[in-house]
Amino acid sequence: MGVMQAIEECCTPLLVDPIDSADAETLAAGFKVLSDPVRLRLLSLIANTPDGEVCACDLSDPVGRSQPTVSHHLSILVGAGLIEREQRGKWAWYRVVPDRVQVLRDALSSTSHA
Amino acid sequence: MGVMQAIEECCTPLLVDPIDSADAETLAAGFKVLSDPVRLRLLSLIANTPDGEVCACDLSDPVGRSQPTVSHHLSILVGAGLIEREQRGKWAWYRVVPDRVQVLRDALSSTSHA
DNA sequence: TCCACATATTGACAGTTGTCGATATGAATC
DNA sequence: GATTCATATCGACAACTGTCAATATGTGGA
Repeated sequence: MGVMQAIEECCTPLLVDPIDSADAETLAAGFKVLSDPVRLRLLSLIANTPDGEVCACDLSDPVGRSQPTVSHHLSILVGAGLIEREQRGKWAWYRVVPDRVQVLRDALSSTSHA
Repeated sequence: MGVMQAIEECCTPLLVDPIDSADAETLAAGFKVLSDPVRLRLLSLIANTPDGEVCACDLSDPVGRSQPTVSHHLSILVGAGLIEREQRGKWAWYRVVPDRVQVLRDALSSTSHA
């Protein structure tokens, strides 16, 4: 997915204030990360887990994709800052970073502060 | 952008409940519409206007794209139901459909009802 | 009917993306 | 160090996307 840059708190809500083209680039890159069904399911799987964290080894099966493909999608999610990675022994554990997801959510608000 | 289908109120928030692959498909298609900077600016331009509506003739210039390109993006936004089109004489007027934008926003909520 | 003009569609092209098999990297155990 | 296993990277390919020039469509006025 080209250059991956962490999603930043970049702008007032789209519908409330005019967005400039730089912010539009940033936001679009964020939504692009969410524009793949496998990535959405990975995000959801990681979030909906007792401890809020999942081993990469448990993700390939539920999403029905090969190990390299899952690894690829995880790295895109990490690159955007939507999830965090922690190495534990041989295994890689992932956790959602809710604040980063909120940045994208907030951009779609209909009121200036919600 | 392949098959364009209107965004539907399809699922509980991603982070609150596990999403199935059909809903992931639908949601991803919605975010894909938002994954282009020109479309985000169009959405923002249309929303941030005194009467909440804009003539297509006034959009090509601010986003710096050709008339066919703007027309293409507008039709994708209409296809997703994020904006509505109304023909008035020779001109086409566009208006944002905030409820449809909300569907995507709600999918990113961190609480079950917000 | 013919013209002028706003918008949509077509066709083409370069760049990007998701996917997987094969392979490399890295960590723990023996 | 050698082995084993989890994860990442590489290479390749088909499918898709944004873009524009050229052209078509459609609307209102003359």
